[in-house]
Parts: sequence; structure tokens; C-alpha cells
Amino acid sequence: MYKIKEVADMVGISVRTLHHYDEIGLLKPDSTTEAGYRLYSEKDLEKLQQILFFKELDFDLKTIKEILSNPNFDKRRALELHKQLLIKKRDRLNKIIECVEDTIESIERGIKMSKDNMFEAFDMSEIEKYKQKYAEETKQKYGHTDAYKESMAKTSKYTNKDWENIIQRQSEIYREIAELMDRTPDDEDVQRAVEKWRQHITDNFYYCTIDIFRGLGELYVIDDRFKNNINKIQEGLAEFLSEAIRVYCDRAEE
Amino acid sequence: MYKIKEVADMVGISVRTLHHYDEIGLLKPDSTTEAGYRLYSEKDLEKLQQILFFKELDFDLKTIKEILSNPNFDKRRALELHKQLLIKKRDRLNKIIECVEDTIESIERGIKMSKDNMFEAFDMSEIEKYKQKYAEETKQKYGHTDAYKESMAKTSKYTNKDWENIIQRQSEIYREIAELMDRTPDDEDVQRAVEKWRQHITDNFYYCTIDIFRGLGELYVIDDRFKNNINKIQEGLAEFLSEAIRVYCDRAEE
DNA sequence: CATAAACTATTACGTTACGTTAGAATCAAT
DNA sequence: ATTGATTCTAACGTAACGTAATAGTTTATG
Repeated sequence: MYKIKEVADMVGISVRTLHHYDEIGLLKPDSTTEAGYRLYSEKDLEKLQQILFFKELDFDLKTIKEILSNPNFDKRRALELHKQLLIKKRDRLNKIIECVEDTIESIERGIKMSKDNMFEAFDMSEIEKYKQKYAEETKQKYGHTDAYKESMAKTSKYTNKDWENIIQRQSEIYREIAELMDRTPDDEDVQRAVEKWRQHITDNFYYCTIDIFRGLGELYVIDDRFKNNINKIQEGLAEFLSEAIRVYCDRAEE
Repeated sequence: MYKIKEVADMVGISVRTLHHYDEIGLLKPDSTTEAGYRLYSEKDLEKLQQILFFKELDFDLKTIKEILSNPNFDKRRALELHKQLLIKKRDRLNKIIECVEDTIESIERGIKMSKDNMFEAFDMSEIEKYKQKYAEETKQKYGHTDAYKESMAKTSKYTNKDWENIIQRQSEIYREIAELMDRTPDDEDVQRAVEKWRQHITDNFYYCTIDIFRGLGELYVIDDRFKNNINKIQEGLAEFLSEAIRVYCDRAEE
């Protein structure tokens, strides 16, 4: 058992930081003395290491908490993803180093750099994308389903452009359905749009069976992450879409 | 000339960020339209690139502003220091990657890692040290003086403990002088304390000639960085000390 | 064994670098 | 002429601690 400053010194963070982590429930000490002194165990140290890994990847504390508190959390898998992300970060740094070198050269030669070259290296979008996927993978409640895994396998092969196109197409369909929200979920046009949506999933993620599709439809209202995201397009769209998918699946199964 | 969103998109930052930089005076647009729209020039873009470089090294905006607004700012030199620091950061990342690998292995083999190995890689102190030196080097108005360079050469050799002792002794002397502030600057005891101060500089930084000492005394009230720092000990100490040094130097030169 | 030095706790306000509305004006394109 | 995108200012929100104040606890030392 370690006292708070021992931990702080060992790890290289401040006592206040540990207080803070306790406050927000990210890392509660194993126990306390009679006087209320915090006592940290070996386990706590391991968790703290995990936290530092996540912090290194610029995850916010709330997300770290969610990830670590997930009962399905797979430490081994997480570490491998950490490694990948860290490598990406390192590569980004290498790019920036190159950019600095280029800039030095451009000054010496008196040439101007193109704007692309000036700022390209700072781009974080790819890293952010992987972080998102990472957070999703580790957070998912349904991370064990085959459909999800197939999805992961497919999506990981996409390039930036592919991905943009998919997202683009996706919001097109969402918007199309949103436009039809004054109709009823069983309306012909609505159902045609739902069919498009299913096809989109099959084309880009995994073969979307009726069963999966039904589950997905439910997920859109049960899971706040999906729900909120969809309702960004149009308030109430998640509910509407979910209902329309239910109708679609009912009909398909006749 | 670019409008704000053009810049934001080109660089990959938000419009709000540019607003913010304008607010705090870090990056003011070259000009504005009649309607008050911000217009950014090529020069502004170059400066923005510099800002991003500094941000990549986790300098805070205030420090970046100070550095960039220094008329002696040497872009070329700065870029080289950037490069060095970035390389250090990359190496740190590499260490962390190794640490992740080790952790994976330790899990597989069921062995425990030593605490040192668990947390060593996260250490930022060396990078921070270099950052400090960097900030000092680029900020100094008197960075060209020999006294300053000698100081740099000496200080860079100190270990943490040495450094603490020096700082300790320094504030002792400051405090001693602060205690004497009810006397006049030419008071015997005050002058003795000033002598101690000069000796301290000679012992630890560089041979402090009367000329240098006189300049230093002026610096304490002219340069806000020194002034504010000294006045933290006691309001008005900077002015008092400065005057006492003037008296000291006048007497010494007779 | 007392007593100072070092640690710890809680509470609470401060800070940095923006994010996020909100409301109004301006511009670009149909 | 209107609509959608962009811009402005102003102002409050927030994340992850830092910092300061006050008070109780433990440990080292004369």
C-alpha cells in the first residue's frame, strides 16, 4: 500500500491530480486509513498506468473512465490498440519534423512553401478517426456480436476518401428519410429509403440480415450514442427511423 | 488575403480559435473589410505556422506570444530548436511504445513489471527542462550579451539539487533586502546585502562586473519579467533593489 | 517525549484554451 | 429577392487540474 505522495512521485504526477481522479471516480484508492489518508494498492498502480496510456493518446478523463469501467474491457486488446495509435502519433511527429526541416530549407533558399506543405503535417483527423473507432470498440456494449466484428474488419481497410464517401452517402440517406418525416413510417417512399439504408450497410459494412437490421433499428433508440447522433440531423429522426425499420422487417419476414 | 474560414480550413483549426488568437493579440489579421471581416495575409499564415509549431511543443499561448513578439526573434534558430525538441518528444513516444510492448509481454508471461519500468517512459521532466531553456533563450531581450551566454553555459551544467540551492540562497538574499526596505538604499546594511547579491551572481552565474551589475539593476525595473518576479517577494522590492544597486555601482566606480 | 517538519485532507476559487450558444449583420448564389 | 452560408460580437460553459487556505496527522530529531 502506498500513500498518495509516494504514488505521485513514483508516477510523476501531482498529488492534486490523484485527488482529482478520486473526486471524479476515475481512480479511487483501494482503502483509507483511520485518519482518512488514501492508500493505493498495486492494482491501483496498474490502473493508473492504463490511465496514463490513454491520456497519452489525449482521451478525456470521462471517456477513459467509461472505457476502464466497462466489464468487457480487454486490457490486452487495449494495449495493442494503444500501440497502433502511439505509432500513428509518432509518425505524425515525424511528419512535423520533416515539415520543420522543409521550412528551414525554404527560408535558406528563399522559396515559399505551398500552403499544403505548411499545414498538412499538423492534421490530426486521421488520429482522431482511429481514436473514435478505438473508443467505440472498447466501449461498445455489443462488441461481441459477429456483425460488429465484421463491420470492424471491413471498415479498417478503408482509406480516408472511401470513408468520406461512405459518411457522405450515409447522411444523404438520413436526410432523405428526415424529409419524409411528415409521412407515416409505413409510407412507400419511407420504406424505399429504409431499403436503401439497409443496402448501404450491406455494401459497406457487413451483410445486413433482417435480424441484424431489426436489432440495429432497436439500437437506434435504445443506445443514446446512436440516438443522439441521428437526432442531430433532425429531432425525432431516430425514433421515426427505428419504427420504419421495424415495419420494414415485419413485412420482409412474411 | 484570406477570409477566416478559408484560413481555418486550410490550417485545420476552428474559426473560434482564430477569434481567440485575435482576442489575446497572438495573431491579429492583417486587415479588416468595411464590414469588419478579418482578412489574413500570407505573412499571417507564416506566423500561424510558427504558432502551431510552438503549440506542438505544448507551449502556452502567452509564452508563444512573448516569444514571437520579441524583435530579436530568430526564426531560423527557433526552427532548429523546434526540431530538437520534436525529436525528443518522438523519442519519448518511442519509449512509451516500448513500455506498452513490455506491458503486453508481462501480461502474457504473467510476470509483474517493476514500477520504474511502468512509469519511467511517461516522464516529461527532461522535455520540460529543454522547453524552459528554449523559452529563455528565445525570450531574452539581452540574449546577445556575453554575460547572458556565460550564465547559460554555467547554469546548464547544474543538477536539480544545485539549482535548488542556488534559488534558495537567492530568495534568502532577496528577503534580507526586503527586510531592510524601511531604510534608505544607501544604508550600510543594505549595501552589504547588495554586495552579497553581486557575489552570489559571480559565484553561480558569471563574473559580475560593475557594468554588468549596473545593467542588471536597471533591468530589474525595466523588464516586467524581472520586476514582477522580484515584487512577488515584496511589493516595491524591485525598485528598491534597483536603486540600491545604482548606489552600489556609483560608489564602486569612484 | 515534545515539537517541528513533512504529509495529508477538505473546500473552494482561479486558469487556460478554447467550445458553444445567441442574435444580428453581410455575402454569394439562385 | 430571398435563402443559405459566413461573419461579427458578446457572453457563458467546460475540462483538468493549479493554487491557496485552513486544519488534522505522522515522522524525524534534539
